Amino acid sequence: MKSEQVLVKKVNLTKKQKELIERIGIFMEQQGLPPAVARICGLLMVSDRLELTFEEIYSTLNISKSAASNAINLLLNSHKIEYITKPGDRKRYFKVCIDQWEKMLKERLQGFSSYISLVEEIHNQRTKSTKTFNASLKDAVGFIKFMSKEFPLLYEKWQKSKK
Amino acid sequence: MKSEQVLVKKVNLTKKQKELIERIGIFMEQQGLPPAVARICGLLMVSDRLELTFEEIYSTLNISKSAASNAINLLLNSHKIEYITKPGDRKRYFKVCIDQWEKMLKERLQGFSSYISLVEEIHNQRTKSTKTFNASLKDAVGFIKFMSKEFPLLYEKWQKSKK
DNA sequence: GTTTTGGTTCTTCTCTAACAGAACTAAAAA
DNA sequence: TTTTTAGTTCTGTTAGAGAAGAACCAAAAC
Repeated sequence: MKSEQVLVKKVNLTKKQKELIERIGIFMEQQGLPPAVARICGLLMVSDRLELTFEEIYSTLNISKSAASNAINLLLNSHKIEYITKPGDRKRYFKVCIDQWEKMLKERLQGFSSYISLVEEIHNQRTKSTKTFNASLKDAVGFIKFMSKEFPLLYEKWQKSKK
Repeated sequence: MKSEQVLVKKVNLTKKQKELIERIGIFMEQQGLPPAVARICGLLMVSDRLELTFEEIYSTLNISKSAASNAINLLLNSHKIEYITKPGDRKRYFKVCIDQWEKMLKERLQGFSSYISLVEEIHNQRTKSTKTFNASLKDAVGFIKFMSKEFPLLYEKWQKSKK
């Protein structure tokens, strides 16, 4: 009476790694990503092997295939992960895009300038009688404009400082 | 047969103002605030009078008293709005904190540096064998550190440029 | 052809954020 | 004292996000 052998290819993780995955997960959830998505990113960031298969991902994280599939596609679409293939192997090997963090950071800085037109419009539409308030709004616009002009320069400066 | 007179003190708003409130609302929702909260902020930003009462707020926006109450308290706690009172008047007059936008923007820039310790920890915990990836992580840490050093300087620079 | 693999898609379920409405309250007005 | 005002708190309700599980599918292996 052989018991059914269910072999799941989980990735071996230390306690520390598991803990770190959770912390990355929480962090990324705060950036607006769903839990499963966040933890997949975490796993791909901390695991010793950088390229993991679909099965390794969902079985290691104990999430369903469907959850994994949707999450992975979301991450692929937003270019946070990518995959490679190997000759004579049907599987895809998923890994985080190497510049993911840098991209996230840059995005965050730029998303910033989306404020401009809105605040500007509020300023233009306002009654002229609220001088102080309007001045403060105008100031905000100035600040954003200043920043979005300086960021690229700062980025360049950093690039140079690396060399 | 007099019909019950329900007088609601709505704030008069132009079509343009209403439209702008919605746009501000959507924008702030994307920053993670609930719809009602976002639209209250919007209203207080665009209305000709900067200081509105509780009743004016909930009746103008067609939201319930409870929704308004909770939203207003949330905004008060996060110092996005404040209120003034007038002698011989029990009402509170709510208004956006004049530096709200600047604060939001600064917060956003700073929230940024919370990345450091996490990415650093990921880097430290990683196996040493994945050289390229680890180098890229280290690079990210460098970028964040660089940025959080430069921001205050940039802010100062802006302050000066205003004078 | 049949089976297995590597996923995808569909349906269902659950949980909670967000709000409404009504009951409540404390202070002020009458 | 009673009533009104300016909110607050409590109790549902509802819609949607997120995930599970099963059915499904296409390509490859057998």
